Amino acid sequence: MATLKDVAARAGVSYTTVSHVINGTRTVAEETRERVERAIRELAFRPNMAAKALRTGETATVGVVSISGNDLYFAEVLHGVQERAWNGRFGVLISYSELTDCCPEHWSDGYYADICDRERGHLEGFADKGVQGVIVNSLQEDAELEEQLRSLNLPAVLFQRLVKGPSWDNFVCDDYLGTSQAMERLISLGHRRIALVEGFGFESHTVQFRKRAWADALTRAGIGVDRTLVRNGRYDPAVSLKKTRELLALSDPPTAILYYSDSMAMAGIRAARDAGFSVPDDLSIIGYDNLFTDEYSVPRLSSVNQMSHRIGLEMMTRLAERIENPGLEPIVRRYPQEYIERESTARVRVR
Amino acid sequence: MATLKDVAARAGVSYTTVSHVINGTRTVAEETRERVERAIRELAFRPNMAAKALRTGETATVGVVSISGNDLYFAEVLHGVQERAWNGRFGVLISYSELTDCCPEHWSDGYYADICDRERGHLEGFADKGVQGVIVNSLQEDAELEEQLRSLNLPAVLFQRLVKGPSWDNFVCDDYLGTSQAMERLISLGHRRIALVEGFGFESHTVQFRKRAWADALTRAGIGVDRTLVRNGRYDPAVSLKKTRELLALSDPPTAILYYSDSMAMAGIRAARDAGFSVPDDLSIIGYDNLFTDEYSVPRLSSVNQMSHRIGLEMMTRLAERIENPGLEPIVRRYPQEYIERESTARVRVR
DNA sequence: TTGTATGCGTTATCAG
DNA sequence: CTGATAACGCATACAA
Repeated sequence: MATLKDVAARAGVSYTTVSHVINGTRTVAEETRERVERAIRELAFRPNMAAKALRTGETATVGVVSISGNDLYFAEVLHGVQERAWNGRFGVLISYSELTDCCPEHWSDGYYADICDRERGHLEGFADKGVQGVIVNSLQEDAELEEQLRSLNLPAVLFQRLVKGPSWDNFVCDDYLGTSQAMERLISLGHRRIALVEGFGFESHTVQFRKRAWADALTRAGIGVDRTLVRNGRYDPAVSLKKTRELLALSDPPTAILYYSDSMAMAGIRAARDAGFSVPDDLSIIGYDNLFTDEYSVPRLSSVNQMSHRIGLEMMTRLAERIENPGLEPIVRRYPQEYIERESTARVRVR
Repeated sequence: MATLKDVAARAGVSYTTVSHVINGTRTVAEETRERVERAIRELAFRPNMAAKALRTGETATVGVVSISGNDLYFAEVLHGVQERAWNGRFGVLISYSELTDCCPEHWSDGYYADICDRERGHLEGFADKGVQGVIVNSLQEDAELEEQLRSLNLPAVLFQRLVKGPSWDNFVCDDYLGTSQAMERLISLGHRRIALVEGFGFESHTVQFRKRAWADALTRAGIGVDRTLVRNGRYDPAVSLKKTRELLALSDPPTAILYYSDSMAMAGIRAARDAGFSVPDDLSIIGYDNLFTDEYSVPRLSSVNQMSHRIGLEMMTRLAERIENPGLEPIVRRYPQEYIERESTARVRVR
């Protein structure tokens, strides 16, 4: 690998000059600049980022920690982050805190704790690698998360989390809005027994606001809130399948189910069919995320749109701003959600 | 940030000793080691990776370039890579060569070229960042790809690509096997008009061997090879929907269609239903990748399994070996594929 | 068993 | 307009 010195020797100048030519950091005579640029080309010189990082402290790298790579939802967010990062010449380091072999069927407290441990480890690993900022989809508890972020003292963007702190921002979807829309639609279709199949992450914006919107909508409509209609599907289709089966086996089964992800809803449709329920005639089903597959599934899946790709882009934009200017006031950015109706929802049928 | 010197000062030793304690690279008196370790803890010292990288040339980072983040298939591969990399303390930089906004409906030669340009740019960017190796799911032509890899001179693993070179290995799935199994099954079910909806990447192992297996199976069975039954779905469900519609509108439409991805097959099922075809009664459909969603779709989707997660793990294992020992002989590793039958395939119906 | 000194490839501060 | 030179934080050859 050629270095500044090699280039300088070839161009017959000091390597200071070469550095300045590269960075455009001071005026260089037209003639010398050309000599230097030619030497750079001839030697195929590429600056050594490690040396640069050591000197300036800028690694031009950020880290993204997310739960899993096996749901298209966060994949879309990540794709957005990567696109924007590349424009800013940032590299994106990734890590998933959930292992794929770990079968969530055998969930336990230990499993959950392991995810959090891994998340913490990844954040530390990122810091060690000298990332200039992180984007975090966390599963830790508020207090833990806040403490770790404080000790890391890195610019950060929290995704779907409302935790305040000096060096980070909060980007959340308006889950209350999206769920409210879906619920009101179901209620207007005459549904009164509406079940909820949740994901994990007890302190996440997602879980808190969707559940609240569910309960509020029922209350507003004068319908009692029946907690037995809430099940934890852990964002896992296999678990969702089981929970849906349980719900449908109730003596007074729900006529509609709202899921926290499209893949869980797909499993729900499956479970319903297997149990002899027709969707949407006997059971209305609504997913979450509005993945492109919703257009193709049978029946087409009603869902709630979250603008995942755009959020990814904008989280990275904001992170870059914060890296540029660490003193920025923390902000909370909310994105609207929108209920999208397709074919998996219908008027309740009199039984 | 505390440095070696700070630790040394606090422990009352030279910073050489501190370095040796950290790396376990020479024997240190029990008593001094303890003093040093305490100082490390008290100062919460973390080695500066940039400095380490500058000195040793080891950044402990690898890069993964893939086409898109919007198909679960490669997401599973990536998840495997990340898991294994983390065990080896490697960071994983990612990049997607396809933009999400670019709507493949409006495909053109320029679009394809743009992907390749971006891929090349990402590889260069990785090299600049000092990655110690790359895992590449390439869309470039063989010659171009080989040339770039040679000039980068980095340890690499090519995914789904058979291009030989001094510093890289080839990891491929046995597409010929998987497609052959699927085709033989269809033929044994009495199908004679079997269509193929392909993905892009003309020089990829995927496209070449699946098409060959398709043609060979037909020939072996004494069925003529009708090229009008081959369409390019570009791995995009929207395109697949259109192509399926076209196929079904033929005067002599296929009775079975094999898709290059599960998401394209899902769109195929949709198109079939919309055109009044029942799956599998009027039309058999087979996907590729064996995603977990196949268990839930309606009908359950027959597909070809590729062991994506395991391949991800093992590509990273191999890359680490090659980084450790760059002189390793290049290898070609093949993974078996297996046809998995579910509900989207049936005996051909006499029309 | 421990310490001193050098250099990795940059950027930045001087001085000319 | 240009060039010496120091320093970033670490690993390591060499000395003691």
